[in-house]
Amino acid sequence: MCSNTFYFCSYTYKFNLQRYAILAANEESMRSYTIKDIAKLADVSAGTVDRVIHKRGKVSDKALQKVNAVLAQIDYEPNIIAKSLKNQKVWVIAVLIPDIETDEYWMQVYDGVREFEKEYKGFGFKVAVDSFSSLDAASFIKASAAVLKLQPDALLLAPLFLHESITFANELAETGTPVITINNEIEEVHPLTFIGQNLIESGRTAGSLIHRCSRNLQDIFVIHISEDPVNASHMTTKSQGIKDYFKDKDVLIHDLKINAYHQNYLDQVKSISNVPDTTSFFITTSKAHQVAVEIKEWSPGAVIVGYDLIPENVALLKTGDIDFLINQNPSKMSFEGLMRFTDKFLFSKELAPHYYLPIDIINAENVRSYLSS
Amino acid sequence: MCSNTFYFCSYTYKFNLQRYAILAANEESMRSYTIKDIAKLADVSAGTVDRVIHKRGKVSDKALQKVNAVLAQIDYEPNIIAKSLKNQKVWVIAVLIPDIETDEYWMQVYDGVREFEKEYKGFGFKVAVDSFSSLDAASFIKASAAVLKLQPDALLLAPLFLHESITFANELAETGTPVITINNEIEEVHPLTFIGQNLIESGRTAGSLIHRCSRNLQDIFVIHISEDPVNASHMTTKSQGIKDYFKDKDVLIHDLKINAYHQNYLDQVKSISNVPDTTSFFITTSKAHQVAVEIKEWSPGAVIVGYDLIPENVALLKTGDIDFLINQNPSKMSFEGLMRFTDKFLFSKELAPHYYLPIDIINAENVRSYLSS
DNA sequence: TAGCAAAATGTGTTCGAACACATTTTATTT
DNA sequence: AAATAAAATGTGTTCGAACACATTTTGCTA
Repeated sequence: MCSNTFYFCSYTYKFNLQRYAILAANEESMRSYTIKDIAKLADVSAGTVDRVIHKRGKVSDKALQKVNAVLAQIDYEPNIIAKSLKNQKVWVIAVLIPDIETDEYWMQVYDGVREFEKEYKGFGFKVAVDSFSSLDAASFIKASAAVLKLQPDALLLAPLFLHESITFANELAETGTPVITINNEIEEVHPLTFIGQNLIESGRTAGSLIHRCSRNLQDIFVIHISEDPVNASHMTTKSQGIKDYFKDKDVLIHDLKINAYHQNYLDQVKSISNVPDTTSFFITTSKAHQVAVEIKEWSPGAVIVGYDLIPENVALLKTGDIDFLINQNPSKMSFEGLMRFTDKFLFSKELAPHYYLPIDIINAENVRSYLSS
Repeated sequence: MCSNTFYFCSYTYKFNLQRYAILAANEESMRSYTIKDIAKLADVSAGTVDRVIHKRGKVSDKALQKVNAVLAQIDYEPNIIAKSLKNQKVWVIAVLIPDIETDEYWMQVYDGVREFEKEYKGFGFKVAVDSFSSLDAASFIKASAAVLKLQPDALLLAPLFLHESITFANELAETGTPVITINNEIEEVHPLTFIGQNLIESGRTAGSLIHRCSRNLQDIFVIHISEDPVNASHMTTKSQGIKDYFKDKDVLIHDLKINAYHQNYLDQVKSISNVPDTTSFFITTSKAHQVAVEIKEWSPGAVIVGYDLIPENVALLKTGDIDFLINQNPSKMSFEGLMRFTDKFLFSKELAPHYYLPIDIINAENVRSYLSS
């Protein structure tokens, strides 16, 4: 029936006489080995095979060898479907991220959480989301206490507040709760793994875009528009990246911290309004839309690079007020973070120390291709 | 146990007294409704509920109404896990793509196929891959005959050869075999859906990069390096895209078709070697590495934009000989294509006419972030 | 109203893994 | 060799959906 010009990918299909003997009758011969198959091949009962596989003892040397001999020959992988159906184990995963109601960026992170839950609910994953204000460390402490009270099986954490996150991580370590961090890579939290961009590379990428697209580039302003400049580790790392990129080049780089919620934040921007047209701008947060139009009025030749595909930024990308946006893949960040828990709990896989996400370069021409998917 | 500061995402958790009555005893109350739950609520047997859900008739009006009343109130979604375990239906999906042994780009496509099979094997999806030479329409015809003989449940097709693909599509339509196309969007094939880049947008993106990064741009050469320029629909569409981008701008665009397997293909490139430094280059295939170094020798200020993250191109991106690559996401293309079959077969979802993939802009700084994932 | 077919409804089995529990085999002691 | 404990092995049930098959109920006719 099957033309032999076809590659059947599945590696369990290495030809094997014993397997053939058992499954030959079935033309479709698609099934994997089951515990019963192995039991028949080893001439023992399913229970014995099960005990060997799970190392639960109570097996004689003779039976152990018979089963191991079979296992060595075939490529047994337990059927996750059946496993999940039987187990009915519920893994409660807490997710702690900022401001899902007000901040568009974190809403996109939340989208990834929802997508995950929809897809993996059937496998026993329950997600409990709590949020805190990125303006207010106290709200983070309160929320983290709630997480400790919930006693989840695991936690996906956006460690925005440096010190508070480290304290929290220590408390979680005591209860043995595994943590995966997203967005901010903080070593002292010692997560199972980190999911997010390599922010040095991200800053370097911004630098390369400014470098290639600016005419007569002399100065770059790195603008940190944020609520809380104290805990802004991810902004300073981006700044480090762009400085790294330009370190052998004849360009001056200036850092400027602006509090986005001050009434007069535009005044702070205006203080640099007398800059010449040989200056470009790198805004390290998703707030580029708050200053891009003004900057382009003062220096039309400036290149402006910002972060994140939030609607306000996308609109200014299309009008040409923002030249490039770097997409941090917020929904992928949370989704992949949660996926690592399935790797751990469902497949007992080892996790890499970090999974760096792609640094997507977005301009007016390719932005649509990122919004639809 | 659960702090009410948490959002439980799952929409089946809307509070519901009847559900509560059944599941209250279970503190974890995570389970979804089962057919037995519904049977109990509607005061009928599981078999009757099953007949109502699957519209298999043999149900009295009274019972139908009782069950429907319950179904209207709760949010029943069958457990895919149990469904998959029971069904044991095997879906054989044929995959027909070019040259998986020799062409790096198509090998990456094949990676996506392998990843899919690994992940969805448990759900009954079996993948049979056949390949053809992109140089040789006859090999495509031969391979397509093999697919027809295999009689798969579905086909993932890269329709490189225009006419042959249309003929093939008609034959498949007769046997009722659903087709999803990737890479080349050919309307006449009438696939269930198409997965790949919107090539007009892709060409426009290349244009925008050249436009922003070139000094004193006057001419652009669009170079089609390929084996078979006759069936090169995807190249001409990219060319159309870049022309579209520059249509109101004062730039001349020249098309140049080169046969990559001719001994003297470099001579063809040399015929344009007297171009001034005000010229940039857009290579519409993955063969940018075959000409980039030469071009940069002749005109160091040229901007070169190519396609695909194959090792040869990546190396030249790092040396600066290629300025930008556009990543077509080959592995995602095949994976997502096959995923649409799971949507169809497992979840009976409706498919959109096309799923356009992101147009990734890659340069020397962000390329690493794409290679590791 | 008995008789009987047709319609409606309920029950039991299957898928593969996991584990409790029952049964058999082996080893040890009297 | 019989008694008994201990170890080894096998069997049966569960998870939820699906469907074959068994059983019950209904409607109709003689």
